[in-house]
Amino acid sequence: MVLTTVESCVVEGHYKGRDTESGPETVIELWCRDRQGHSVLLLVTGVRPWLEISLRGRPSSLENIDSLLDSVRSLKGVSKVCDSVDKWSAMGVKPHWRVEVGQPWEVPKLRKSLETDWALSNADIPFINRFFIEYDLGPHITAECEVLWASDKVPSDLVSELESSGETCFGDDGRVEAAEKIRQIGGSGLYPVDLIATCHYSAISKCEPFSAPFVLFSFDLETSITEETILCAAAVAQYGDGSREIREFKGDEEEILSGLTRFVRESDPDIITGYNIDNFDLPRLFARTRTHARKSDVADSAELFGWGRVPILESEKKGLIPEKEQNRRTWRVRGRCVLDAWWQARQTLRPKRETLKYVCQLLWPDNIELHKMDVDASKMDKEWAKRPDVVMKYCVQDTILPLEILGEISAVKRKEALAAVASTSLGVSISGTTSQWIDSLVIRLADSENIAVPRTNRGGGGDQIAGGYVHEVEAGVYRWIAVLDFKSMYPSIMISNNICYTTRIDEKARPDEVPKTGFHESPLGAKFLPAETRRGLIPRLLENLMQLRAIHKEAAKAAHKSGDKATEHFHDQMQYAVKILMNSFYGVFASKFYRFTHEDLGSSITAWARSNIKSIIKQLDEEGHHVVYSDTDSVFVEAPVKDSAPVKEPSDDEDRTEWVEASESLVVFGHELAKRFTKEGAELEFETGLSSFFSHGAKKRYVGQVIWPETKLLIRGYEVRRTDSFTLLTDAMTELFEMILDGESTAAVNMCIALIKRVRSRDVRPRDLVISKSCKGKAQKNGTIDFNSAYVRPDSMVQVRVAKQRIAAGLNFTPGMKVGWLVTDFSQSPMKVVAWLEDETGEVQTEYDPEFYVNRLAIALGRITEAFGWSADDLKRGNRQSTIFSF
DNA sequence: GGAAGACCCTAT
DNA sequence: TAAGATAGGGTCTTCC
Repeated sequence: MVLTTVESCVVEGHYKGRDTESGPETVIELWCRDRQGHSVLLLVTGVRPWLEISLRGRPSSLENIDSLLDSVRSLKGVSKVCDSVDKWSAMGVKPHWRVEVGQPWEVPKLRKSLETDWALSNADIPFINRFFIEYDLGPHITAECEVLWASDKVPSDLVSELESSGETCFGDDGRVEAAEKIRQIGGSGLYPVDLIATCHYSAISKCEPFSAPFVLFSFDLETSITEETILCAAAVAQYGDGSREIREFKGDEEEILSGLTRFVRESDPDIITGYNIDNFDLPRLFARTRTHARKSDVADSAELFGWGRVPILESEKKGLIPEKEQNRRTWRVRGRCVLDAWWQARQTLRPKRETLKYVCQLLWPDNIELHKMDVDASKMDKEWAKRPDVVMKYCVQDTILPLEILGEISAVKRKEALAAVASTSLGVSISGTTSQWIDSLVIRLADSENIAVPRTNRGGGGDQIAGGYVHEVEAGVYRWIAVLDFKSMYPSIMISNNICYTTRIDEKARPDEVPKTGFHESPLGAKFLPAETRRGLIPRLLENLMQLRAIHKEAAKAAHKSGDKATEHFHDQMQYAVKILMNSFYGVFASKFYRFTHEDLGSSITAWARSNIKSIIKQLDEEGHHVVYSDTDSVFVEAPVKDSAPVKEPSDDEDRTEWVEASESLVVFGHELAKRFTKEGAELEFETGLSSFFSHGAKKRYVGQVIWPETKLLIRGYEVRRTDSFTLLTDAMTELFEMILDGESTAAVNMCIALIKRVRSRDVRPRDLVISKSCKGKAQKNGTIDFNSAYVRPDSMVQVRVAKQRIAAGLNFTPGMKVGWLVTDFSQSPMKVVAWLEDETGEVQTEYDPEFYVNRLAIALGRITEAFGWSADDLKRGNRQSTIFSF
């Protein structure tokens, strides 16, 4: 037996159950990437599935309990009932019995038969998640394990140790024997990894987070328009050291499929990527595999699409072939993660359009090579027949770009940091939900304090809770505004008022827990225990996270000082992940379904928030400081600055005295307010200083000239921010704002009028008029898209009509993607539009209806110029309507 | 011409 | 079923 220590990051976990002479056993498979870059499969033994039962209702007599427990013991799937432990529940403290279950998949059925007589807790946590929680593991682990098989890629010292030990579990010669040994432990055979090892759960522990050298695999298919077939494919593997290996696949379809599959198994990636692979390439590979493979033959499907990180064996059919779980967005490849570059780019960059080309131009505007259009995607069959080399080149480029995108936005590192902070596998941070991340932390703490973990709330229903307060804003320009902001407002409220599922005072359910004094009472009357009586789980977690964030921020700062870029980046990712996680707490606890939720939690948090901000506004108003605007946790306050202060920042050769004085007094005022209104548990920060602020009088829409702590234009809500606006409008509006804030309103109006004139005479680029919106739909089995399930009247929706045009033109459409168009006839209702395909086909498009764009521009810009007396109609006309009395 | 409703996207 | 929340502005179609 050869032992080794493995320090690695867990990519994904799964389990295998089987019956042995001594009863049911479940072994956990952890697919990991170790520090040195080897892929490791760790078989963890000794973990048992279980759930918990207690008597229903408030604590009651335990008469007859033995016979009741006996009947539990006799239920199918129950392997053991443990001694009771007293745990806190929503009904008070009472004994809870842990019921061990034969196999994880038997839990749902058992739940059903138990729930009529018992209260269930800890009963719906996926087995692998439970494992991470119970043994306090995170993505980065150290394991003392026994080597079961090692490929020739493992380090030479381990190899020589294996050889000298007389073990034959090494390289090709050891395969048969190793496979047998692996099966004895409960694994499935020779997994396609560098190292296979095993250990008892007690030999694994969390280790310091590090940046794992993951292997990425990006691929792209070029498919026929007329048929369902794949014409060619390309893939690139990116190894931990950054090196890349590119392969091209052509020939008949089966060759392409098996070639790709061989490359996956050889390069052994942790992460599968590509552009829109979740919606397009993976489903297509799945469908084509079905066409070619004999259904009964696992070897057939495995050869074509056996991307799962498991041995090619009859018994592994489910794990070998990727599958899309029903109602889930993403595909699952056993032992690997699917990270779609499209989805990541969309979330991070919020591009106006979502084609790969558009996103690349956004990221690398100077790379001319990327702007070229080589292949008309709508005529792929012809292109492939005529110029296969060009198509292949295009295909290869489309496999490299997703890797570049992921790198540019640090997608993988961010996911790894989130996993580290939430203590989940990489897979859960990539494909999991926010409630899973929160679960990972909350359940861990609940376990350690003997708090029974309730089940997910089903049913939902009930009224919506009230949210944040938004102050009315009056149209106009305001000068010298201090913007103050509560720091992490909702988390702070949760901490300072000890808000938690476990601290809510419920006079009916737990009368013994009602203190006479000292509790926190929300403006709505909900009560929470003081921290001295019981510190809530949520407040404690949030406090820990705040501290953790401070630590990483500090470390990033130190690394920056010493010039250590990599370390700085690492800590920056970590602090950002903490921020993301903290911000998800409120949403999860205000949701209707979450397990540790009660309506009073969410509504009390927002009630406290409204009360805090309103009292500040009131006080400022009473002091004569005008609050111009406020949204949830912010106040925009007019600073007492001399009226003579200049409107626009003077240039260097002008007299800057008054400007500097005004700016300084603004900053002093901001800091003073922050200090004065900050109290224990509610820190008000002076966030920005504005020399001018403008709104046309609508909430959540404003613009400000920031002068402190840096100079920049701040725009919120307006079309400029929206991805469903068109470039010509967003550019014009930005310019308009700059002019207005500089006090040049007359010139601003003239600019608008001139632009509208140009549009009317068609003197603008059609490209700048493209509007795009996302379009829903449901992909059906036969490959068509059903729009009826997504929309009440699909054909009334512009985006649906455009999506249909795309499909008819032979271009790809997947539900959820943005589609672009030009309006060609605005005189009809519904309006006539034509899909914008130029980026994909290279065919120049010029047709549009100027009247539509004139109107949209006039309305949007007019809303703003209205504040200066110019309506939309005035802008269109080019002069102000004079009344009959004016001369 | 204007109200109602569906829908998209954003602010926090 | 699977699931962070609410507040809010604005566009377009339909219907009277």
